[in-house]
Amino acid sequence: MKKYRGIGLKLTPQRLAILEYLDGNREHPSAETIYAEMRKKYPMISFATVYKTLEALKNKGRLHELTIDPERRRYDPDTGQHHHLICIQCKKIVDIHAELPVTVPDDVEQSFDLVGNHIEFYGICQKCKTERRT
Amino acid sequence: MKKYRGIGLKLTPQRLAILEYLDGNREHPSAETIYAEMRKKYPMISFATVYKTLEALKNKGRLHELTIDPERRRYDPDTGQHHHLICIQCKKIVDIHAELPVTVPDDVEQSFDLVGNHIEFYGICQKCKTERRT
DNA sequence: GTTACTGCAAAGCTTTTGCATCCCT
DNA sequence: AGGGATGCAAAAGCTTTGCAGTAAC
Repeated sequence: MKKYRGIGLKLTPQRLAILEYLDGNREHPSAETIYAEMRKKYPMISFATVYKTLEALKNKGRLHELTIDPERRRYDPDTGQHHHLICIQCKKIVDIHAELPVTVPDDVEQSFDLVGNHIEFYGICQKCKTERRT
Repeated sequence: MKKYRGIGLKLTPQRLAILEYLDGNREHPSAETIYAEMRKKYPMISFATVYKTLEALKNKGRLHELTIDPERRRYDPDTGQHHHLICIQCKKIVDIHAELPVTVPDDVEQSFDLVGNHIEFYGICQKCKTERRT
């Protein structure tokens, strides 16, 4: 696919599959999930390839590694500034694209060169809220 | 130590050592670090005991598990609401105890029952800033 | 033709678990 | 005395790595 040229990586069928899967994906999948999805189309793809490709994409700035889930790493193809909402029950992660200004205390401002921030909201999603009642 | 009675856990020497080490600790140590520190005083303590104790303290609400570091879990004995500042170079984690109000978009407010939030600030600390120049 | 990528299997880390023994309450 | 905690070692996950063969450029 032409849209992926110029990344600075060789475009193998495996990588194209991963790139296409991630493109526009808002599910913040884990490597395991990505591997499972890839195997549907490319049963011969290996775990190592998935991990190495994710690493490569991360280094190229095409992917963000999320540290939200303590069990495993999750990946986010949306590399723009945004925040996340996590359902503490089903662990679903939802994007929040609103601009949320936060002011930092003066003493912090002076002792650190700030480069960014990330807000995690915790809550219970609609689905879990409903299921809890039953 | 009397201050630890009523936790609902048996106070063994190992646990007291861990509790005392964590008390007022602002370093967000990993299990590995805690284990290493414990071995200085109690060379016979095992890894399993450290992990099981951390798990027990977490379940009792005496400890927060941080998911900031993708490499390993870190623990925070400060269970009150606060935020964190992370040096992207040396990975040092500093507490921010200021109240930082953040407003959530309406559509989010309606679809989730919010229970809390956590802000991570990224930057470069004074020390790394200085070392970088040299 | 080079260089980078793939796939396999093995290794590396962190974290968990089973179980017999021990000791706090 | 009883039930929880300890320690050991083994196992379980997730992630990384070495290497020979292969394919993209």
